[in-house]
Amino acid sequence: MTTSDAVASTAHGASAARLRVTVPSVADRVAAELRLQLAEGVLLPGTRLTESAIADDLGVSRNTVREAFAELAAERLVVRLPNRGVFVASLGPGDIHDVYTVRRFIEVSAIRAGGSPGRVAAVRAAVEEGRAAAAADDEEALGTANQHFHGAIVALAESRRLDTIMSQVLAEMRLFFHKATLDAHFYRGYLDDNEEICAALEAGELDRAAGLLLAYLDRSEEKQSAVHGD
Amino acid sequence: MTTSDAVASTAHGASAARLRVTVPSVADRVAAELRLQLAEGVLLPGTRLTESAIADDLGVSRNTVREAFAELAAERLVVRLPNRGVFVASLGPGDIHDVYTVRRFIEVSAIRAGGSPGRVAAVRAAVEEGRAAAAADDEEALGTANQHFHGAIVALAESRRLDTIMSQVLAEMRLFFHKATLDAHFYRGYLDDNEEICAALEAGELDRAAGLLLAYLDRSEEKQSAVHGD
DNA sequence: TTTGGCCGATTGTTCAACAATCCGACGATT
DNA sequence: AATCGTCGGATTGTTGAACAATCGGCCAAA
Repeated sequence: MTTSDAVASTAHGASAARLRVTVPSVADRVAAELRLQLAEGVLLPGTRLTESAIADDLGVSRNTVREAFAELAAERLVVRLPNRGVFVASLGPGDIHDVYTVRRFIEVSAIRAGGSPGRVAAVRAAVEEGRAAAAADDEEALGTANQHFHGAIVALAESRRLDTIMSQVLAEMRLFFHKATLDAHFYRGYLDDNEEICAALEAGELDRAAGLLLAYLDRSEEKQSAVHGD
Repeated sequence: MTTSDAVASTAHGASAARLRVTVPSVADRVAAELRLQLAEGVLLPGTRLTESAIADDLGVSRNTVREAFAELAAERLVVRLPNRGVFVASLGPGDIHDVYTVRRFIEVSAIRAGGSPGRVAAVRAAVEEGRAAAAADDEEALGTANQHFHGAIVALAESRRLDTIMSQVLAEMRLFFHKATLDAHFYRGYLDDNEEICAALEAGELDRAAGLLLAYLDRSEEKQSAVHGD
């Protein structure tokens, strides 16, 4: 048995189950539900999550909620204060910089290494997805398209572990992006950046693509730091 | 509250508690115990971990063991097969390559960015630690010194998240390193590599240091792949 | 050899209970 | 008025027991 065989059974293993069909456990579904509410901004940073309340709400046992909390805590989406409860994680200025550091390391390395034509095409697809969302004036879709874009860049590396790391980082960012996206057209400015980066990638100008991406990330971090008082 | 405040309360948050003093929960201690046995090779890959057995062994409740399992599963040290049990993770050839991909991305980026004199000194310290272990003919200490070396390289980036990612990757590697280290003097060959890399780092020849590190990782991966039937 | 069904064992989940801990309020003291 | 104990309610941490669901293996039948 290798972990490759088993990933199908875990909740956040991105790839679909190949052979074995497994129904996600109740705890996994609770975690998924909370993850969703976290991403959608229903639960804002700092909010306290009471075990019994959630257990009642979702009609499950307190112990099951507890297991779900363990999952979310491992993903840093939630923070456990012993004997005090779990809270929706809130990122301070240091955390913002830290998240961007991780992104710089992983995304830039990934794009510099290039990738198979299929993976490059996925990046292009994400760019077009963003265009379509912009044309439809769908701010929400624009945001997810942007995340798809950066996810596709990491996917160039074809590494399951890097993919999950990236998706966790993006999940963390969704936590505090809500404040930034209050002013509409937030992602608009990034559309052209993505296009240019993608074009360089397709042209095989990997160093240039990496440079553009790095500049993009630096700018993005600056903007985020500005929005969140630092 | 920021996550920086709260990390003190989690078990695998590396940095020590700064303000609040917290006693690790029972589940955390169980997880720590299992982590230890995993690292020491007491529990070998593929081994099945029965909930009730461990609960009895450690004198805790089954539910508590379950929570500990959730922690370890999040770290990929253990794999959950629904309705079948949890097993010590075993890495297949694909996983080995994947782990090294992560290391190449993170370690090489970290060393290329350099670091503060203090952090560089820590790298040097790890090299000396390895020397001392070699002089004492302590193979075990040599292994941990090597891990300290690579941990110190990542620490150059001063990123809490990268540090935990790296420590998790190293924990994963310990899982299957046991087979490789059966032939003694396994780490010996790496001593000079580490010295050379460290020297280049200290001299500010970051590109050269990065190149050396990359070559080292490629060689190491090849060796590991050879040992584990690929 | 393959199919089918039964059985024991283990997991998934719930429930109820209790100790430990924390938070806030209420008073008492200075 | 401000500080300091103390008390009480609420929530978490942990346990133990229970039960259904599922799995693996065994054995019999075709």
